[in-house]
Formats: sequence, C-alpha cells, structure tokens
Amino acid sequence: MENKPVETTYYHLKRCPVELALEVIGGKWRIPILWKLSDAKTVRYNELKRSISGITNTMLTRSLQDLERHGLVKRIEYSEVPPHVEYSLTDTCQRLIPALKIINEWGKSI
Amino acid sequence: MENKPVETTYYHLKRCPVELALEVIGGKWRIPILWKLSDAKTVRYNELKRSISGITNTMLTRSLQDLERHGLVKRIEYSEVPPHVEYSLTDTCQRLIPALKIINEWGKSI
DNA sequence: CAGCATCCTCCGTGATACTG
DNA sequence: CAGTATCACGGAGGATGCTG
Repeated sequence: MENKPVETTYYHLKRCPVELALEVIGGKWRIPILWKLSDAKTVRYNELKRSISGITNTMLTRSLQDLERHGLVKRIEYSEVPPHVEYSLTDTCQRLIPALKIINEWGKSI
Repeated sequence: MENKPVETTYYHLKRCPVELALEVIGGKWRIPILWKLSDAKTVRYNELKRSISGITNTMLTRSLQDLERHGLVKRIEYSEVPPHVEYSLTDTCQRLIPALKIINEWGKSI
C-alpha cells in the first residue's frame, strides 16, 4: 500500500467553528431571514420580503442564494403562472434555531 | 367613545428582538471577541488580539469600546507600568453565551 | 502593554429599472 | 410573482505609524 497523500492545508480544521459559522450566517440579512423562516414551514419570496423590514430585492435574492448554496435553505419552485416559490429551512439549519431563539429572548431585554 | 389615539412610531417596540440584538453583537469581530472572552474569566488586550486571528488594533479597540458601551463587556484597568487591562463579560452577556455555544457546535459540522 | 490618530480602500449594500 | 441587471456609494474595516 502506498503512502497516503499528505494532508495539505486544511484551514477549516484549524479555524474556530464560530468564525466558520459566521461566514455562513453572518452579514446583515441572513440571520433575520433564517429567523423568519424558522417560524413557518415554508415562506414565499414576497412574504419574506414584506416581513423583513428594509430588505431589498437584491439583498434578499443574494442572501437566499448564499444560504441555499450552503445548504441552510431549501428552495422549491412550482411551475405555475404566476411563479410560485417556497423557501424553507433544511435540517442542518434547524439545529441552529435554538441559538436564534436564545438571541431573540436576549434581544427583548436590551 | 372617542377614537383611540393613533399609535405613533415606537420603532423599538415593533422591532424584531433578533435585529436589535444583531445591532449590538453583529459585525465582523464582536461575536468572536465575546466567544473568546467566554472561556476565560478575564483576558488582556494583547492576549485577545493574539487569539483572534486577523484582527487589527483598530478593530479590536473599537469593537471592545462598542461592546463596553452596550454593557456586554467589562473593562478593568490596573494602574501599573506597563499598563494592564483586563476584559471580561458582564452578566447580561453571559446569558448570551449558550447561543454562542450552539453556534460553535454547529460550526464544527459544516 | 494597550491603545489612539490618520488615511485609505474595497465591497457589501442600496437605488433604480426591467423581465419571464 | 419572483426575481435580474446595472450602477453607485458610504462606511465598515484595514494599514501604518505613533504614544503614555
């Protein structure tokens, strides 16, 4: 058996998990989006937009794409006219919701 | 019966607690700082700086000041030469740490 | 050791308009 | 309804040097 390839620079093994997580859920809109998605099974694009005060199409779209790419959000498109798209949290992301609940409670007291 | 007074703009009463919290703990460095402070009773400035990879003096100082102003961090300065300053979490902030622990665990799995 | 003062850059974010 | 495509900008964040 040959020698296994040397492990090259696996930065992610050294990086702080909190910082890694923040790369995925950080930014101005992602946590608010996740939080809104967390109290409904599925949410439509415009419903999401209305419920998150101040967010623009640009940022909502981009944030949802980022979250989807990282596997936190599921996007289901129904082939209808007019278009119909439902967003929901993945199981991976569900495990994060308890943290958001704590933050929410904490936020009430400040 | 008279008409009830119109609700004037009490933004703080309407705002989502999560968003409020994020104004205080959001940004690139604040949560990493809090996280580092959470696993020690007190931490000195340069120790904090060394342990948070990539942070600059500017951002560490500013972030600590913001956190102190919002009552999340306690700063104790000892009158010595050379200077000696200890940072620690306030009780208010301690209540937030369980959320960071969840985020940390979650971050290990991504 | 623990910052502060400046200056500067970059890009996250916003505004606007348009579309299948 | 659910987005895309551009363009522009302000301010969060960074680099550098200095100090009590």
